[in-house]
Amino acid sequence: MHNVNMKAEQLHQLIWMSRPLMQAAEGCVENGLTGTNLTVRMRAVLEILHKYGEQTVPELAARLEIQRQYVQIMCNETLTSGFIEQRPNPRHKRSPILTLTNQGSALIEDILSKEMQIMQEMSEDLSTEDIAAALKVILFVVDGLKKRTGDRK
Amino acid sequence: MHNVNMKAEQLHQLIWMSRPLMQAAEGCVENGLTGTNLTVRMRAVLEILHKYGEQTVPELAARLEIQRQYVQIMCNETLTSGFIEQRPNPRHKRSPILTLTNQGSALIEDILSKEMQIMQEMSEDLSTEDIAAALKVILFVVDGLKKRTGDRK
DNA sequence: CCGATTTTGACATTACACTTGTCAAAATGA
DNA sequence: TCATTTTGACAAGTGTAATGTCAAAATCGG
Repeated sequence: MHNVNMKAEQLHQLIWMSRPLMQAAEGCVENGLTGTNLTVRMRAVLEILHKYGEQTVPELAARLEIQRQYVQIMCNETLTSGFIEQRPNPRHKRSPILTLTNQGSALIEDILSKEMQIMQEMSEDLSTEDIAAALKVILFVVDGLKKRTGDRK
Repeated sequence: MHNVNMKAEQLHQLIWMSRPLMQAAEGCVENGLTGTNLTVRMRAVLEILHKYGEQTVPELAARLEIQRQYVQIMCNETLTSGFIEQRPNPRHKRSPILTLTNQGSALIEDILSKEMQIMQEMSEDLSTEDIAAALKVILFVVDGLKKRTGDRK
């Protein structure tokens, strides 16, 4: 009984830490972005291109779960900056494939390696089991909350 | 060696789940707010007043970590709705103390109990240890990220 | 007690990160 | 082939704030 309430309350507390977590994360990432004229969102585009390979704007939008129109704007800016470039799309004449340029590739790798260094520093004080458990809980909770939101609709 | 990288990568993944987590959380909370003409942020004001007791706008702003000017606007709206009311502040003539009205008190208690029900449902599939570990990791990470952001400044 | 500094509410302006809507060209599917 | 869908471009709007300023009031150092 008590146990049930404690679990629920801890979960509640955990969930309401998501905003501070996000703000802290974005603040920290932004820090590592000074001098690159990238925004956190543009960094995310580069990361996805780096992780999943070249793709079109609509594909990127689906992965980022934001409207394609806005991703388009972000990508156009990133194109101007020279971190990504367009390649003709054999499957769709109007929708070019976006690829990292050498410059963009080097930049995102540099950014990610610096971020990973911070992750390693922090993970020194945490056990493998705790980190794994935390990730598991968060994935489960995101899923559960999404399901329960869809309900009403 | 490998272990170190795995921990870091899991931590990285966990941190980047913070935005989906927050969106899912706010979406779900918003769901429970339909018909109350409360926003998620106004709900947070009521929750703090419920949890920590009556206080002034600047105190609330500090706890919410957003600018007092905006909290002021939120509170004025909430005042209009009748969920909170002003009480003269003996310590400061210009800064009244905000208290929950009976209506506001009943509302936030109702909202919280419904939210807790969802938490209990979800926590059934998670162990006490995992939840505790997750909360611990998140608190630690938020703290660590904040420290590392302050660094540069 | 007094003058300087700080706090506070009110108001105005601006910024950012999106969403929503529309259009026409192009692609796709029946 | 013709209706529907996808896509980039462009325009406008929205929510959630930050930032700046002012005057009244409060606090603090001497």
